[in-house]
Amino acid sequence: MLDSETKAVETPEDHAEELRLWLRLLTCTTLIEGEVRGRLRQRFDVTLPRFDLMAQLDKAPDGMTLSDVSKRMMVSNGNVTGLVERLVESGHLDRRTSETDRRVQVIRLTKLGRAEFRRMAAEHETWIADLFVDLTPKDVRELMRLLAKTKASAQKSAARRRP
Amino acid sequence: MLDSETKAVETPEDHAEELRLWLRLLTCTTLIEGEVRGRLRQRFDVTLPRFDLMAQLDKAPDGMTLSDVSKRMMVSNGNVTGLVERLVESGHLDRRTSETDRRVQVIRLTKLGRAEFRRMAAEHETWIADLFVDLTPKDVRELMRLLAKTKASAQKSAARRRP
DNA sequence: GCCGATTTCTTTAGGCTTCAAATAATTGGC
DNA sequence: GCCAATTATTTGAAGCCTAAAGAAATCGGC
Repeated sequence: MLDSETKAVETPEDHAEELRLWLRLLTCTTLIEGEVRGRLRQRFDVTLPRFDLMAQLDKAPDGMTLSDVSKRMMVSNGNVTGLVERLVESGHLDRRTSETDRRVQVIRLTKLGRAEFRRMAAEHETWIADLFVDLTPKDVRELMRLLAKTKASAQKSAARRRP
Repeated sequence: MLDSETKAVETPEDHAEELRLWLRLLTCTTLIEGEVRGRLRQRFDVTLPRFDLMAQLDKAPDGMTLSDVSKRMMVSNGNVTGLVERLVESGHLDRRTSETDRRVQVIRLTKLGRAEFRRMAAEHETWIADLFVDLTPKDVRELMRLLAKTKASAQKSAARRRP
């Protein structure tokens, strides 16, 4: 068997397909994210990061620490500090220092915060449904599967670099 | 045929699957984007928006107007103004007012800008390949197809709201 | 109990991003 | 040629975001 027949080891590898995939993934996300951001602003005068933070807290009735939030939202600590500050200011969040560990701040939705979030979330869900409306249930399942695989692959790759 | 048997028209529609799909899409993108941003910073001390802008210009040897760039990158005009300002300042971009329409600014990569971009792009491509390495060629094709469908669906939905 | 390492959070500096309003140039109808 | 509408860009205010450095509290050996 000749070298030239063995999987083209010598040629500089062509990753154009993966690159195109990444750009398409990014385009889809940017498109949908922009649409959601605009609607949140128009309908509720709220920003996407605020909405996302409230969404995290809505799933945690007992509250979360800032670190939890920062990990879940995949943003920096400092970012969360400012975000929380503004949401406490506007009365949507309650923030208190943990009894057992005075480094830790526990934040919760206030009654107002929860009520407003639920109202927004209900409408938000219909927007998402509309944005994905042309996908069949099978498309959705298949996308879920492939994105799960993508996420796993990317996490492994990230871990290889930063073990 | 009873009403309760006809596609559950009365029940508030359940869009939980689409919501989960959106969150997974967002997670994948955030994960990869964060990884790319970090590597660009570490290896080349450049930001992702700067890289993206240079990527657009690399594909347009005759230059682009700021509006073109803003549409392609799906960001606001004001955003591009500042980005370009900094890249002109650092010698990567050349900017001139159009001869035929004095409202228009045409920007191009400088020699330095092009050289640096090519160097970064080559490495960038290997990062992307590594991030997607666990996907088979078939996975990639299938994802491309489903994301194209998603993009079309989202664009239609956006157009319905803002015709 | 003490002290170095770690964890949690804040601060700082700089850059990115949006929206809305303002500026400047062009176009089209008359 | 004139003027209203449109188009291209800039500006300003506010908020988002990161990385890195710093402050405060806790933890783990010893």
